[in-house]
Amino acid sequence: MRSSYQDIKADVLNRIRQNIWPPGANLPGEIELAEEFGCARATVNRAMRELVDEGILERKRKAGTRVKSFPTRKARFTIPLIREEIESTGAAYRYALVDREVIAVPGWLSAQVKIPRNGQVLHLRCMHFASNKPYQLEDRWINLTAIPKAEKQDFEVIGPNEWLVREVPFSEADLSFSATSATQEIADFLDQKEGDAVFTAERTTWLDEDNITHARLYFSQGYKMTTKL
Amino acid sequence: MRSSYQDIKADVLNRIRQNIWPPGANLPGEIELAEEFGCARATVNRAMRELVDEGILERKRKAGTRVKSFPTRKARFTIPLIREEIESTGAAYRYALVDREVIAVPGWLSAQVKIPRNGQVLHLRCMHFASNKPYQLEDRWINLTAIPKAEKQDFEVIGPNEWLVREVPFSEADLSFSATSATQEIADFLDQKEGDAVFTAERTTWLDEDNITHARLYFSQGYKMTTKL
DNA sequence: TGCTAGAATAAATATAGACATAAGAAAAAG
DNA sequence: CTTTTTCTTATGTCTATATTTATTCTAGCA
Repeated sequence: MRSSYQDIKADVLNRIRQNIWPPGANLPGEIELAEEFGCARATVNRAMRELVDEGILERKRKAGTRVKSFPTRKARFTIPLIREEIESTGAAYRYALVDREVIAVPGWLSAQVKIPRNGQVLHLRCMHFASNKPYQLEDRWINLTAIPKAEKQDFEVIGPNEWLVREVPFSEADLSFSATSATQEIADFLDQKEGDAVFTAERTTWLDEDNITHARLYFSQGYKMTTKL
Repeated sequence: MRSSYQDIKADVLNRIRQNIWPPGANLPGEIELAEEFGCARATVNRAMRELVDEGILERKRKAGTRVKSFPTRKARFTIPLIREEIESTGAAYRYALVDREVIAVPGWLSAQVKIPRNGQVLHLRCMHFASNKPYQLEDRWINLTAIPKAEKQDFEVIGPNEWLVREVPFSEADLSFSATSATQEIADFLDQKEGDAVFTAERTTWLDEDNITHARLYFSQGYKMTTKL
């Protein structure tokens, strides 16, 4: 019958959909399934591992494999470069630096992230436009203790996000999304009214133990982050 | 040296961080790496596949493996059951059905999703509370043509999300997140003011070709969706 | 009864070898 | 010189087998 791991995945999913294996059900062991599908155990194993990864199954050694009773699936978002995100819609991308300053770490930032108390940060504000309409306001702090070479960049032509992604590798990042009310200032930048709902992303990036950068991204009205799962 | 696939992943990541393999660089073939790490090709292969999955590497047959020049990493969100999400914070979860009606498919909905024009839908509005404070307003439509048994459920005790997740398997779902302004009605439910920024999730769920359900979830002020990557 | 040490088991990982497949590179044909 | 065909190569997948590890189960002991 020669089943590939993809066939097996599809087959298992079908059986779950048809309630042959209802939520919570224990499914046969790998050896048994391998015999049924006429393939090696490793092939079954790969199929199962991927289904675990997708949040469909649970596995425990000795206990076996079961269908998750509450299948909390996992959504994946690709965090794209803004330029690519905009250009993929067919719109023209334009970048502009609003202001740039080197300052001592503000208190709220040093509290939130591990930057030496007397360290310096590069604070940037930038606008990203799609076909000349405001798309995103980027409010970014770069830790100059960790990335001293950032001070030499003027960021007039290339945005900090793009520069960082290309120049500075990172190990971890925290991301959060929320809805905030536009302050007068933010509203001005985004061409909206004060108090308007703004989709806001916050991102902190680390290289091992060092905080590299922190950014707040304010998206203009109508922005939707979408995915499939 | 006996390396596991996890060691190899870590090692490759380190070399990328140390700019031994800068963005865009071609890395050695699997056989070569297997020799270097003193392991089988399959082990290297698994490490590499996972790094591709995480958005660090790109691979092409014949062309080989390279470090992505713009490493757009992939964030993963686990979409939890609200009850679990709330209980995990230590708060008490409470559910309440606000209203329930069986109606003909509204125009905007039938346009958006594939439901027969004269089909019926079950429209529900529910509240989810965390320690008696409003947490989420759920505005849900269930396609009764696809899921007739939903009509027999009263949804007084168990929420539609929880019921659907347990009773109805699905194949695909579209998800989107945005920031919207609270209407007077939504504000009342969430104990906020009209015009406040509301984090909104919209979800459409499919089983093969049939639309099963569509939901809009309005989160109360201060909600943040977070993840690591 | 309750606890613990050990046996049993299923998944997790690793290996060497094989064939399949996509796509770049080189050779042949026009 | 361009197009087409063939060759080559690196990854993709699969197999059969072995070892390791986390857990459950059980039997023996206090």
